[in-house]
Amino acid sequence: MPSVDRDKHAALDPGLQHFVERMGLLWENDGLPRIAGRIFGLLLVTPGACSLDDLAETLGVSKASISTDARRLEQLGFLERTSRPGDRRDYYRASNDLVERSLQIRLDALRKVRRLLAEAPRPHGAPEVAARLDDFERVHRYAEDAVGDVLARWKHDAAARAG
Amino acid sequence: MPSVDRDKHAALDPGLQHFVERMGLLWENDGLPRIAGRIFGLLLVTPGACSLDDLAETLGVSKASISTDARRLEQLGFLERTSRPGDRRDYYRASNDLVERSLQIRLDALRKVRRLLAEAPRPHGAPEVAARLDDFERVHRYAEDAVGDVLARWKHDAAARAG
DNA sequence: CCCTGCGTTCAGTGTTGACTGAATATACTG
DNA sequence: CAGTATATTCAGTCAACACTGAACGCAGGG
Repeated sequence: MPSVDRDKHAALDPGLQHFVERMGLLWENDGLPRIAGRIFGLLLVTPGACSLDDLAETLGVSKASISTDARRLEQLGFLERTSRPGDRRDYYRASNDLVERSLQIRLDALRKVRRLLAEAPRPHGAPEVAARLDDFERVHRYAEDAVGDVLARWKHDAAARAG
Repeated sequence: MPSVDRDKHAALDPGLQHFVERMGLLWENDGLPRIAGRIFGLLLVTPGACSLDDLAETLGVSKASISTDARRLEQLGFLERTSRPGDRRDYYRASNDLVERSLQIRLDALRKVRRLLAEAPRPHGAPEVAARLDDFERVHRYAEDAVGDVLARWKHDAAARAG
């Protein structure tokens, strides 16, 4: 086997280890499995791709968790699954659309709240309630537009860089 | 008892009930207690303030949950606690700083991720990893600035409206 | 064919945390 | 001080879910 992917089984540099761990906690706070966050963090700082066994060994968790969480991350658009000729293993690497996908998720969160506020019935005879809902909805729209602009600009720049 | 706060114990309008329920689910998806989301949703569409008993009865949950979650919401800046002369009960109402506080929470989330990315060690001999981390960090900063601008503008407008 | 190396799935375990009713604390009223 | 109305806290229950080891499925290679 060529030595391109050696060191995948080596213990992590302490700094990287700390980063991976903090990423796991960050995701856990957002209600997602901590292992998913650690996988993501590890692949963020890993050039190239890792097999499931690489991830399981480096993170010290079961292959079952790696399998399910890596697929979940792929579903969310954070990872991409690749393969190599003459190798039956699956390899995961950080998605190329990482930035876009992250912003898109923030956008979706903002839109969900705005939609809910927009559809909220305005109680009769309570203009202050209606005003509050309107204000709240409006600021969400502003934030949505602002983040949307960032996303559009980023996509434009990326296209310019690639084309 | 004066009739100012009558109807606080009445069953909710179906449309409002639906809104409150959806708000609860939205908060639950964000990893927060569903009851907290329902309290917040209810007070969003309620003019004036509600006592703990009002909230418990209208939402059909225990007073214990109302007590803890309402205080949590107050800690987060979503609710304000008020009192009335000659009435020993606590009353909660939607905070006046609602909009600012919501944006601020989004900002904090963005900043936490950006900080983590900024502090991530760049592995030696892997320029593509460093570039990825830099890009990711940069776009978070852009989003942070964009939302920060929305917040600043909103505050400015609110000051103009009040002053 | 079996054997081996993968990925996935499944049943089980432990933990976390929301939610509750009851107990407790606290403050006001007579 | 006794009595009452409020809020908080506490111990317990329950459900959800992350995580695991083991079983299973599936493909190639001898």
